[in-house]
Amino acid sequence: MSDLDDLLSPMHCVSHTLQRTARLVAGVYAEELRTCGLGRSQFPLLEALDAAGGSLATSDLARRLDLDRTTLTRVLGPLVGSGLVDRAADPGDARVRRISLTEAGRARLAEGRTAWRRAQARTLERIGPEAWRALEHDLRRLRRALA
Amino acid sequence: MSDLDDLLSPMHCVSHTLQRTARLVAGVYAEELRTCGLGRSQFPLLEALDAAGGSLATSDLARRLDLDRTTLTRVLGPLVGSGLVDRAADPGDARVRRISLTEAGRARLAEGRTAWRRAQARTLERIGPEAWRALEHDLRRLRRALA
DNA sequence: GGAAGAAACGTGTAACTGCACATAATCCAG
DNA sequence: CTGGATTATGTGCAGTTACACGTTTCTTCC
Repeated sequence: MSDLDDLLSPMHCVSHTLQRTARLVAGVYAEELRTCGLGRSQFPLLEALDAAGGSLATSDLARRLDLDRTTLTRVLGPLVGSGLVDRAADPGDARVRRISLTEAGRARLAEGRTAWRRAQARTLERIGPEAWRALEHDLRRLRRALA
Repeated sequence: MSDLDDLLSPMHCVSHTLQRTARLVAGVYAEELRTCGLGRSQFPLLEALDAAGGSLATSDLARRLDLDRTTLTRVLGPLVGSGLVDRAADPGDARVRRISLTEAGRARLAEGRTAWRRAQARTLERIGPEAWRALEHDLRRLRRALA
């Protein structure tokens, strides 16, 4: 398998390739989101909460974002502080904190979406919608393989 | 174009998809590299310097890594401090700092490579070499489109 | 019902990342 | 050759990320 040997050369590093690509893309979204006071880690969080419908335990939310639980705690802090997110005790389990969007959070998310849409449109324009559709599918498969 | 409208739904965010995938993969490499005292941002840096052959200006190195120039400066600090990298004045242009590997740097890079190879092998085993080969190609195209 | 184990969470610490800004050196037009 | 634009670099600050560790609560098994 000289086939595999080739991929074991540092030039083909999976981690670095993904990291640098993510870095490159992130700039566009951060730029747009900054105009409505949302960090690039905050928007996906609000979006995940909205998609979940109601409330989520911290760990569940972290899992849905492929984010370390403790990282999520840090990100959550400012959002709770500014009243966009509510962190309440769970009625049935005192260990669990139930995370949910507040009204203000939903409103901010709506603002964020228009900013986000600009970034996404700019990005898709450059990379091509077809290319992205294929890539997105493959990346999802990759995540599944690692989960 | 309901085709494009679909991709303008937050579920298909290019940035978040790449970010979370990168996060997921990074853990494996960080774990292996930690055993030889290299951070996951340090290894690609040493690798890029080695690939360049001689020395590089800070900005050139940053461009090659798709890394912000000022971020590179921070990463460089500890590496210079521990003698793995040399940051020398350019003979012909007093603005430029020429970055290069030291002997110790080359040695550490060699250690790093065996650790890296374990991570890469573990990752490829999970995601499949074929899948990665295709993905890598598409990600490169994506970066070119954004450059 | 009490102890062992598991689960959920937060914090200390440290690394990675980049924008706004400032500085110094070079280059170019006049 | 001189002054303004450009280029290369570094720092202050803030946001992102996660590992190691400790605490509280729940679950399970005897």
